[in-house]
Amino acid sequence: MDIAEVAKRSGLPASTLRFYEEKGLIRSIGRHGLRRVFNANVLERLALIGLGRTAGFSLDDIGRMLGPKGSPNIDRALLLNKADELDRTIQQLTATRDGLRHAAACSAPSHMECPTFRRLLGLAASGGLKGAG
Amino acid sequence: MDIAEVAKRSGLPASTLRFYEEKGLIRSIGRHGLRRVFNANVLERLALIGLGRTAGFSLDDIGRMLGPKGSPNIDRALLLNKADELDRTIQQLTATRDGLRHAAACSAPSHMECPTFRRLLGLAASGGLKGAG
DNA sequence: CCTTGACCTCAAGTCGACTTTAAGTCGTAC
DNA sequence: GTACGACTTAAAGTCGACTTGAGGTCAAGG
Repeated sequence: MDIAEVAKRSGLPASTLRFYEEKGLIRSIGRHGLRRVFNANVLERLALIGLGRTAGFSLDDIGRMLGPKGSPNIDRALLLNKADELDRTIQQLTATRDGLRHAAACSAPSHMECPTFRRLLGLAASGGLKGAG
Repeated sequence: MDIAEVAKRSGLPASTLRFYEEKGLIRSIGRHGLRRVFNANVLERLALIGLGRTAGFSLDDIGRMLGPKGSPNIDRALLLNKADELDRTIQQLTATRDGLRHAAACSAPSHMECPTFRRLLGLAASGGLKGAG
């Protein structure tokens, strides 16, 4: 497969694929002239990278976990930590979502007087979240 | 309250508070010498900003929604859209969390042969998420 | 053969949300 | 009255993950 094919199948732009290769996250199996040639299993690897990104790992983390070759260096404790972190994030996002729905529904001029909203506000606003959408 | 007090109560560094003021997200009520003086209700406003950030709004979005003064320009449809977006994000993060727990638990050398994992992989890797941890 | 357009490289630019730095001001405790 | 430390400003720097731009190569189709 050439890079355009991988781009189409993975949904990632070619520039990203080149960037990932430069970072050592994926590898091309060779060249046809100066053009990269990829093996089909790069798609699987890109899916794993996507999983890692969604989980909130940095590309460097992911590179370390996936290793230069197959899938060796997976620290199970690290994965479980991240899973717990995701649980906390999910809770926070759930509170935030409820806060938004409440704010949209409740037509009081000041939400600040509503105890429900104030409680959700505290839950949603605290904690170190990066962004989710 | 001076800026240090607001920083302590809000948990935000003074530099962030100055930055927010420059962006028009908060306002100081005056100066004592050259030092800013804040009204206590800035804390409430900061909590709202935190809610917005957690929900994934940009600071510019938040500035528009909160308006220069109290809390006028709230577009309910926008809030509901964001709530729906959060629902999708929550689903994706839930799938990702399950994927991580599966990967940590299952000791098979290749997760790729496990249909459960492959399914979660697809769910978790697709879609445009920014990061969550 | 020759054009064309998809691919290439490398360096620099972008984006959002802050943080850091350098140089300066000033209220307060001694 | 003076030293100190907390505050001030404006501008520049940071971080991660890419994207963009300029200038070049080359495989394939006509």
